Amino acid sequence: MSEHIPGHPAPPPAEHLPQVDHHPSDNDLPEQMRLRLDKRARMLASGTQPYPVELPRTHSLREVRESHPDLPADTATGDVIGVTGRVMFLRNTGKLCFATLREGDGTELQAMLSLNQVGEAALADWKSTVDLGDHVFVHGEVVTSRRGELSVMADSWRMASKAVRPLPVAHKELNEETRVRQRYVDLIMRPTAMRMVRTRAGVVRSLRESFHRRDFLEVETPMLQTLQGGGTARPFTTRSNALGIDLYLRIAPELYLKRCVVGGIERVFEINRNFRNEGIDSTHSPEFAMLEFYQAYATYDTMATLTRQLVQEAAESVLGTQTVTLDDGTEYDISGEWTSLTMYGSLSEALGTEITAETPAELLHKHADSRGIPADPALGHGKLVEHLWEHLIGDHLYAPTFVRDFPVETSPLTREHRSTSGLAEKWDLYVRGFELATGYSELVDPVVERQRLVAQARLADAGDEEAMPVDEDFLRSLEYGMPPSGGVGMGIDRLLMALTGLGIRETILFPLVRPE
RNA sequence: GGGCCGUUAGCUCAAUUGGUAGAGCUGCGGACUUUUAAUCCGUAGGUUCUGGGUUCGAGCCCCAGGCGGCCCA
Repeated sequence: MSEHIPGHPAPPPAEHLPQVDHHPSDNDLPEQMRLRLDKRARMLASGTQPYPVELPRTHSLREVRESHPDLPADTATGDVIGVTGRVMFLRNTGKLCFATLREGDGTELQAMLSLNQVGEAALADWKSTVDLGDHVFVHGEVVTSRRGELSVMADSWRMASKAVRPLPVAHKELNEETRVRQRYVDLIMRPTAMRMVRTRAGVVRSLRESFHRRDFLEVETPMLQTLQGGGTARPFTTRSNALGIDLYLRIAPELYLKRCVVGGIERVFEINRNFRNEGIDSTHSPEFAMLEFYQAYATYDTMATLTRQLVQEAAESVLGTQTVTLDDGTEYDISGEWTSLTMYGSLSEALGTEITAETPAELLHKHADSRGIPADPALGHGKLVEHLWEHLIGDHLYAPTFVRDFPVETSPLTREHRSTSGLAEKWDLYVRGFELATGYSELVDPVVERQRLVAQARLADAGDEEAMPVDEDFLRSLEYGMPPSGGVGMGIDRLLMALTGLGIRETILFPLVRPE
């Protein structure tokens, strides 16, 4: 990777790089690191490589395990192999040493070093140089110990990579901050962390396969945008030196994916990162992976069914079942049809009185007061209805539930309901008290869309940092005619949360944290 | 943005009213040829997050700040 990439400045020549000794052998370092650094130095001084470029590995630990199932105790197989792994446990005795080696997928294999097999010098070297956390290579015969543990009985060993920093203690949970800031340690120490990486990869792969089976095309649309659009959120800003203009990191790909539909990509999806310059908590990350998909000649009903199938297929793919078992042990079933309710209907029921799109905001504020729900007095009808609904119903929805038909005024890119004025053909999918996805019958009338965007732009001019400006190019695309379409956005991180019961910072390998 | 809680050894945590900063694991030295959180004997390891203040004396009290968590907006 040292090649010069065209169009980018060349790195400075190596001889001009400052020579920095990151590990001066002074007393600033903890004793355990000094000892390990000393071992590394001693190896180099004696002509032994602490970081060899290549090792004669013949099998993965998994392969050894799989090819030697169910051996009785105290068996010698005659199979001679070379394996590598990180030392996770050490049990050194006088003339027989045991080590547990582990490789990346979590497979472990025991290494045994006995005086009469490996010899006095190699055994002494092992005891004086190998620490917990080191990667080692062990060559020898596949055997089982007297206790029946599958092992490699060493006839020789080599250091594969000397760890100069000690691992945390294996038997106590690392605190959450360290787990997030040093995810590499978390991955080494905590199987749940590694499992999440695999689950996440499996979910994303399942989504792609589900789409490909249904003839959707995957596209990648701009993450650097000249206009903020596609949702209501505060964006991050950056700057292009070449163009001399400010740019936004996208808050949503929506307006570009609709351009795709206009252009004739009638089934289109994108899985990529969105950025929102907002609060950070257990369900919000400033950068998060988003799935959006659009289908021509589909409605929000079509899209609800497809969304349900995507989630069910993902669960089936990574869990092997549609009964989800969360991290805390609770189970819930996501198979079959999902509950569907309407926003106004369920809110009316919760308040014990009929709420419609015509209910004045003042009356809604009175309901909020009487229920002890704090509400900004400036909230209008639409935002207030959603606010009340979230507190009274949304927060408590556990099993997957579609809530349908939102106030039209808070859904500027959504088609008005076909039969009830004041409502929009929009649903939110709630799972475990949070919003997992949102779906629409998309607004495709360029004249109405312009009216909505102009209204948004007035809000933006008035200081609403979440409101979007008029995107003339987007409107121009609609003027060429967009087929009636359904669209959905679903948070990938939240899908992982729903399928595992873990917090968003557990689902993201390297979540944004304040610098140390 | 506001409130509350936390921050002590490599890791996880104690420390009574303000009175010599401790434990387990890890580490180091030793014993042990069947261990697997090995065991046994011995032992080391600290800028108590940072900076001020009060006090004869501060991990503890006061002020300001950093970082983190939870709740609220």
